[in-house]
Formats: sequence, C-alpha cells, structure tokens
Amino acid sequence: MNEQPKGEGQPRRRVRADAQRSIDTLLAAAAEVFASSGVDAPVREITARAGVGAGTLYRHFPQRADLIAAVFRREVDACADAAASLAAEHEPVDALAGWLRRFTGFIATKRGLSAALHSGDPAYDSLPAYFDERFVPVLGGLLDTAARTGRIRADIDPKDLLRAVANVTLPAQDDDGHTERVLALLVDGLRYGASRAS
Amino acid sequence: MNEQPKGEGQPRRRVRADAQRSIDTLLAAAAEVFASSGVDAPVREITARAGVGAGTLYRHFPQRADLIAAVFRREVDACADAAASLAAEHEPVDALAGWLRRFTGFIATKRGLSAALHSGDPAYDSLPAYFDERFVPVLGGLLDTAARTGRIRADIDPKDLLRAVANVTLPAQDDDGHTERVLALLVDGLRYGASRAS
DNA sequence: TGCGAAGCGGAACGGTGTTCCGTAACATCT
DNA sequence: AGATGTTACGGAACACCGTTCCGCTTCGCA
Repeated sequence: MNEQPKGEGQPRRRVRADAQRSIDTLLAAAAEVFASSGVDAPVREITARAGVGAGTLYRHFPQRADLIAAVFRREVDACADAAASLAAEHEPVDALAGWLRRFTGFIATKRGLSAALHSGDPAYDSLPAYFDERFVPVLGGLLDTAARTGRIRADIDPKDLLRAVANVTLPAQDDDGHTERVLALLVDGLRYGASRAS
Repeated sequence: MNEQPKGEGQPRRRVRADAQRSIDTLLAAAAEVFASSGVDAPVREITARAGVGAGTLYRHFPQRADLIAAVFRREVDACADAAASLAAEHEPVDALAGWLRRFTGFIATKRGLSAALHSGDPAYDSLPAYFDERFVPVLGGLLDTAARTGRIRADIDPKDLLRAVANVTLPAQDDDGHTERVLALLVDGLRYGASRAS
C-alpha cells in the first residue's frame, strides 16, 4: 500500500516515518483533488488538503509530474487486475467487451491527463510504457482467448485497439452514448473478417 | 479575408482602419506561433511577433481563448471546403476515405488544442458547435453518397464517425501507421453489415 | 539522552495570463 | 484643412502558479 517514489537501484536508505506519512497523505490528497478538479489543479490546493508545505511535496515529488505519475500508476494497476475476474466469470467475447467497457470507465476519469502525457515533459516518459506494460498483456490475453472461439478476427494488435479505445474515450465530453456506439463499431470491425485468416 | 471578432447582433460600428490592421497582424502571427510552438505558446511571443502590445491583443480577443478560436475557425473552413473537389474527382467510397484522410491531416496539426477544448473555458463553447456545423454536413453528404452505392452501411451518424476519427487522430504521438490502421478498422466497421438495412 | 542527518513549512523567485491607463491615431463635422 | 470626441495603442503593473531556498524541527540511532 505504501510507496517510495524514485526507487533507483535498491532503496538503500530506510524511509523515515514522518516522510512516509507525508507521502501517503500527499498521494491521497492528490488523488482526491485530481478527481474533483482535474490534473491541472493548483499545487497549493493539494498541499493545503494534505496539510503540508510546498517544500514537502517537492522533496518527495521533485516535479509536479512525478506526483501525477505516482497517482496514475496506482489506478492502472487496479484496472489491469480487473481483467482476471472478468475472464473467469464470462464467455471470452463477453469478457473482452466487458473489460473494454471497464477500461473505458478508467480512462473517462483521466480527462486532462492525455494533454499532460503529450506535453513532452520527460517526467511522463515512463508512463506510456507502464500503461502498455500492464494493459497490453491483459488485452492481448482477452483477445487471444476470444479469437480462439472463431467469432473474432485474429489479426488485431492489442496495442492498436488499446490506444484506439483510449483515444475515443478520453475526449468524450458530453457523452450521450457516443462512446458506447463507437466501441460497438470497433467491435464490429473486429467481427468483420472473422472467417478469413487463422 | 478580414475578420471582426465577437460579431454580436450586427456589426453596428465600423471597424477602425488601424484596428483591422492589428487584428489581421495578430491572426497571422498567432497562426505561425501556434503552428511552431503549439497553442500553449506565451502570449508575449505572439504580440512580439505581431509587433503590438499586450493591450492591443486583449482589446480584440478579450480572452486568449478567443484568439485561438478565431485561428481555428479559419482552418476548419479550409478543410471543409476540400470535400467538394474530392467528391468531384473520385468514386463515392474513395472520396469518403480520402476526405477522412485529409481530415486526419487537419486534426494532426491540432495537438494540444483538444486539451484546451475540454478545459471548460466558456470561450471555447462555440468551437465544437462550429466544428460540427461545418463538418457534419460535409461528412454526411459523403456518407450518404457512399451508402447509396450499397458498399457501405447506411446507419452511421456522421457526428459519431467525425468524433471517432478526430479522437483517434489527435493524440497520435509517435504515429507508426497507427492512425492508418485504426482508420482502416473503422472503415471495415462501416462495410460490416452493408448488406442489411437500406 | 545526545547528536547528526533527513524532513518540514512557508516565504521568496521567475514566469505567465490579464488589466489598467496615459497617450496617440482615427473618423467626422464644420 | 482644423477641431473634437471617440476608439485603439503600448507597456508597466497585478494576480496567480510552479518551483526553489533555507532556518528550524523531528527522527533514528548509539
């Protein structure tokens, strides 16, 4: 549950108790603030909610981006882990569609983050990699299992589908079922040509 | 070619000559700066290039967002107008695919703008409407014509497809053909079920 | 319990978007 | 053309934000 940012080689120094407390408080406060005010919320709003000074934040997260990244990773993990139970409880194609929907929900809370990702800030460099690292195997597994039923084509790169769904979902502002319909269109695209190729 | 921002009811007052000069210079400078440094470029960079003071900019574009919106509209028009010649020179389905590709190129230059659009700034409120107002009829026409050949399904809402393509294209950072492939997937989705319905 | 190191708060810094206002340029009427 | 009221101009000043700095406190170990 705890977290030590910037874990270079090994964490050679023990984390002092008050420092760990600050880190936890900051991550919790940041998650709340990001959820309610978006990732562009002023840093002072986070430090105020956490009841710490600005210096404390920057000691543990040298760049504002590092804090965002830390919060992000936690939520990526939660979404990726959801795939296992879906696969256990549903038919392959349903599990695939279901997880895509779950993934859609995850992405929907990330408004404003895509902008940050493409800002060129090197602090975000590791995020897309982590995103792929966790999600590509998950979606790849669902896709393979579904393809083996023959009801879905087998020539889809998980990474492509992942990005497509994410990109379609992220900017959906006044979503009156738009995301649902496009997701359905993509799944139809998957079904098209299910008969050819292996 | 000229432009008078904020045209409320009627433009009841003539625009003074020096003011029109400032507006034109600012729009030109802004277009260049946005293209080279993105929409997040400092205002002072634009005023410097235009050779005007900050007060002049804010007199004509009360919010930074108003300037962005004005530049944006010009380029929307250019892209929408491209559809006519495509429709005249290609088969319906090719014209459709061709314009989607052209549209893709337009969107690709708008990185960072999507972030602005979803920032909640009321100054951008009219942009999506203008975007739809210009593009939906254009894509709708291409879609109808293509559907009448029977090689494309007829139950697609132009607005859905428009947003889907835009959303897929906008965040494409390291595009190694990703956009192309997803676009193809969407067009396959259009072909799927072309036989059923009218 | 004493002491060096790590952590803490918050004032201060540099840079940004935006406002303000004295001055200059324009359009109109005589 | 000259006078005059209105509109626009430039750039210094303001408010806010991310980030840095540093004197003081707290922690962990012997």
